[in-house]
Formats: sequence, structure tokens, C-alpha cells
Amino acid sequence: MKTANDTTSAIPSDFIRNIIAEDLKTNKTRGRVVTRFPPEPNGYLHIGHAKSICLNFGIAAENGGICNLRFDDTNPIKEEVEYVESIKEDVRWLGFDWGDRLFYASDYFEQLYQYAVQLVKSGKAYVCDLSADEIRRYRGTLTEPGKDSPYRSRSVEENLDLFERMRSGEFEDGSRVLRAKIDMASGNLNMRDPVIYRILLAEHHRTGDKWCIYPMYDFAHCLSDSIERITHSICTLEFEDHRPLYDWFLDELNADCHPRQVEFARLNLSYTVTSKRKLAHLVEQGHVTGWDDPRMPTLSGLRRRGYTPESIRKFAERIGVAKKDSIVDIALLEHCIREDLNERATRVMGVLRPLRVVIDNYPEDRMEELEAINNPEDPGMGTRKVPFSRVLYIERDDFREEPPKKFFRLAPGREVRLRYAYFITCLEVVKDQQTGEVVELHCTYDPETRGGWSPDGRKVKATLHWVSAAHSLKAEVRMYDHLFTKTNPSDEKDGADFNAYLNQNSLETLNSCCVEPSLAGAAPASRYQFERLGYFCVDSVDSSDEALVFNRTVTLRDTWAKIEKAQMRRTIADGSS
RNA sequence: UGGGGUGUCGUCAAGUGGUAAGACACAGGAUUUUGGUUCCUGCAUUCGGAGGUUCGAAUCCUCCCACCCCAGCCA
Repeated sequence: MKTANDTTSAIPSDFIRNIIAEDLKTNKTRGRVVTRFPPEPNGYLHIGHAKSICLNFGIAAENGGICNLRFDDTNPIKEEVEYVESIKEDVRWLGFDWGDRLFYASDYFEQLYQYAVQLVKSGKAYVCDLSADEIRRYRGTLTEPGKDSPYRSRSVEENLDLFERMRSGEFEDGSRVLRAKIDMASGNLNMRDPVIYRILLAEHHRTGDKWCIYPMYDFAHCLSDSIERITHSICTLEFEDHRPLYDWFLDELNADCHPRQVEFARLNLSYTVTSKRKLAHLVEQGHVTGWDDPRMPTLSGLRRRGYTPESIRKFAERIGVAKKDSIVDIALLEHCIREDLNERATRVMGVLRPLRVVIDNYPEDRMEELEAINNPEDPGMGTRKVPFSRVLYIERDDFREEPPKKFFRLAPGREVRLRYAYFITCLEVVKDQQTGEVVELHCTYDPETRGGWSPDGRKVKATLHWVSAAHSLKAEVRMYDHLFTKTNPSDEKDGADFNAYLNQNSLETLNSCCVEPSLAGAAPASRYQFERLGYFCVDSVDSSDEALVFNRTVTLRDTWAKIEKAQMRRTIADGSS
């Protein structure tokens, strides 16, 4: 098995790696480390799964072990091939390779059935005719013990016969189940004679109509782990009180391989949800365009948004692994993608909200090509030519008729630098007579400052990005913001569910953006830094050579925005005091 | 009121009886043809609380408090 290699990172330390190191030291597994990533193919993978994937594949790689990809496909009603394909694609994209270790719980259905028969034979399982509702009532409550099913004392022969007939399709859907015979008075509800097989007259995406009974998770999972000779079965916290059951099955069946289950806290990210159920809901309700909507924390969404696998792996490493319920600040994820893209993204100039600028003293018929650096972090990425002419566009945000304190950018009478081009000075502001909106600026340029340097050493406080009006390309840019307005949308303490906290402004589409001509024919999914704005990638679904569409992956850190916000707060505070 | 877990900086998170790592965030400052990057600096006398053991406690003991998970024929 090969695994993505992050050369810069040391192997992290966490309680799971400590447990494994200890097990290795005490020779619990004869030196083997085998993990598995066991998704149920009932939805798309999200950032929380990435944590688990990095953990399982990472641990295997660090210990010279292997990690299996196993689909936990024991519930045909919810599972689909579309999901297994997407999951494989996402794991591969994240940078992990399961080699020939691709398995399905459904591969083991026959073995699992035989194990169940064995349990029946040893008197540890019985066929129960209670309805789902009756089973629930017999189970008792959190504080009261349950009571035995009237079918609990059926003979082994009768159970064997009934179970076989369940398999052969003799009974109605849901009419009978096979249950483990454990302890109806256990404080752990999972031990109160859990159902291990149910009748489901449903077509399975891999086994077709071969089966009409399907094993439950608790039964299938531990045995699948054992069959694959997993050494450490790593899962999330909610399975902690399933562990006694996990161990019970393996003990009762005398399994020769008894993996150790270890639980860790699942990932929660601020301003989003990491629950397949909730994500599916967003898709179904049309709040997003699909599982791969760039606002989704799914791997396909993050990929389309412009995130790199490296950044997600780095993120998984930085959040650590522990047992505490927590919510990781999404700013950390954003930091990871900025850090990665800062080193590798080609710089380019693009104007999102164009403001027309006419350089009055620049000849009308002239055009010159100025040299621009592709990536100051990596001189090896070279330079490119950017056309300059008399009519340009700059960012509307880069001009203020009445500049506030600390605003360094263009204003009437002020001189600024156009990146890689010239110093320009604003002389005249043209406004719309009706609305008063600034529609055009008239400026002069200093021919002595070509390339952006002044021979007399005079300084300007701002450098602006720009684009030549006649040479620029039109583009659509999609600006994304957090999907939810609340740090923890899943917190229902205020009486509302996560739907109430959907950010209505999570997508803003800009249709009249202008980008420099070097972007012509930009490849789908390619990533760029639009200087001074952020990182953007070519949308892999909607962009074409005729109509460029960019997704904003993440903004650059914006010190001015912070200053402005602070000024705003101060003004409000002064006004109200 | 049953069972299983968890509490260390705003957010993650090391720490395993020898005197509180690191990251993000935040706040200053330096450098800068991106208000980007980079670089410095600051940011837990204290580890949910109270007692106790010890020369010494986030680490051990006792009690208490808070929060999370479990009553699917889901995983």
C-alpha cells in the first residue's frame, strides 16, 4: 500500500498511536498493524471522513501495515453504487491507495450466515417473532430492565429451522428476526438481546436478490474485521458502548482474530455540519446544488471549491485525535489551504467589481506588454506578459472619493501604483447624474515609473491590481461564504434546528468580472491566486473556454478589512454613547 | 434515577508524579511592487470545583459539578 507523503510533517502523536505502539511493544499482534476504513455507501464522504481516512491509512503506513477499504453494505435499502463509486474516487483523490485491499461486507454474507448458525447451535441466538414495536417495549428503558421475549427459550432445532426458513424467503418482510441471547437486564441497552439478522425483501446493489435476510452492523462489523484480520478497529465515540457487543460476538464464536476496537471523537467544524443525514437534507431540499456544491464540506465539494488533498491532509494532522467532543474552528481549514496555495498557485490579476479608469495622457492606440511575476514564492514559476492600455479596470473597492483614515488606495488627487505597470494619479471622478454613482475615473500616469518603480525614489502607499479593458476576458466568479450563520448549527438549545441557521448569503455570483488574458483556456479545476483578493479555481462543471467560471476557494488574509471593521465598530460605539 | 464517556488558553491539542509543548485565532512591531507572504513579540502562576496524599500533583485518592452518547428490525 502506498500512502500520500507529506515530507514536512513528523508523525503525530495521539492516544490511538500510543495504544498501537504499546500493543506492538507487548507483541499483541505479532508485529502486524492492519486498519480499515469502513464507509457505508449511503452518501458522499465529508471532511469528517477525511479525518478517519488519514488516521487509518496514516497509522498503517507509519507502521509498515495495511489499510483496507471496506464498504459496510449491510442495509440494501439505503445503499447505492453511485455512492461506492464516489467514495472510491474521493479516497483516491485524498491521496490514499488501498491496492488490492478493496472489500465489501456483502462479500462475507455467506460466512456471516454460518457464524449466525453457529451461534444458534450454541444456544446463543434465537429467532424472535415479536414485532418491531413489541421488541421495543420488551427492551425496557434507560433506567428499567427489559423483559425476556416469549420466544427466547425456543429449542436449538426450532431456531435452526426457523432461521433457515428466514433465509429461504418463507416469511414476510420484517416478520421475524434473529437475536443474540445475552441479558435483557443489562445496563447497556446494546446487550439486551440485540437483533442480528432481519428480513429485508430488498435488492442489494451487489448481491442482487440472493439474500432476503441481512446482518445488522454489530454482528457484521466485528466479524468482517476478524475475517480481514484487522488488528485495530478504529471508530467514533458513539460506538463506545457497542464495544462489549463487538467483543461478545468474537468471544462466543471463538474467533481466532479478535481486533481491538478504539474510539475517537468525530470531527465537528464551525459554521457547517458534518453529518451525512444533514448534508443529504441540504441536497434534497435544494439548499445547495448537489453533494459537490462548493459550499459543502464534502470531499467532492471541497475539491470543486479548489481545496487540495495536501491541505486537507495537513488539516487532519493539525486537528489531532482525541476523545473530547469538540468543534474545530473552520479558520484552521482555511489557513491550511492558504498555506498550500500560497506556495503553489500562479498569481494572476482579475477585477471582480470593475471601475473604469481612463489614463488621459496615455496614447489611445498604444498597447504595451509588461512583465509580471507568476509566483514570488517560487521564482522557478517564471514570468508572463500582461497588456496595458489607455482604458483599464480597477476594483471598485480600491477607490474612495472620501478616503477614511488609513485608506491607502486611490482617491482624488492621490497617486498609487498599478502592479507591474505605472504610478497613476486620480484627477477626475465621473458620476452618474441620476444616481451619483461613480462610473469612471480619469487619471494620468507617470511614464518614468514603468514596471512600478519611480526613479526619484518616491513612494506610494498602495499597489492596485488592474486589467486592460480591451484585452481582458469576461468571467463569472462565485463567492462563497460559510453555509451556516451559527458556530454550531446542530445545537438545538434555542429551540430551532440547523435549517434555521442556513446562511442566505453563502453564495454571491459576480457576472461582470474581468480577468487578464493569460487566463484564456484555463484548465478546469486549475487554481490561481487573484492578487490581493484570494485563491480561485476554474469550476470543473460550469466553466468553458467561451464562458469562464471561477470559484473563490478562500480569500487572502485582509488586514484592511479588519481595520475598517474596527473603525466601523468604533463609530457605532461613539454614536450610541 | 441505568450504562458508557469527556472536562488543560477564544478554538483544537501535547502532557502518563519533577514544576503547563505546539497550531489556529487574536494583539503589537519589522520587511514588502499583493494591506498577501515572511520575520519578531505578546497571549494558561495554572489544568471543571473542593478536599486529601506527597518534598513536589494537570498527572495519585475522595467527593462534587458540567457536558456528550445509548431505549433503529440504521451505521
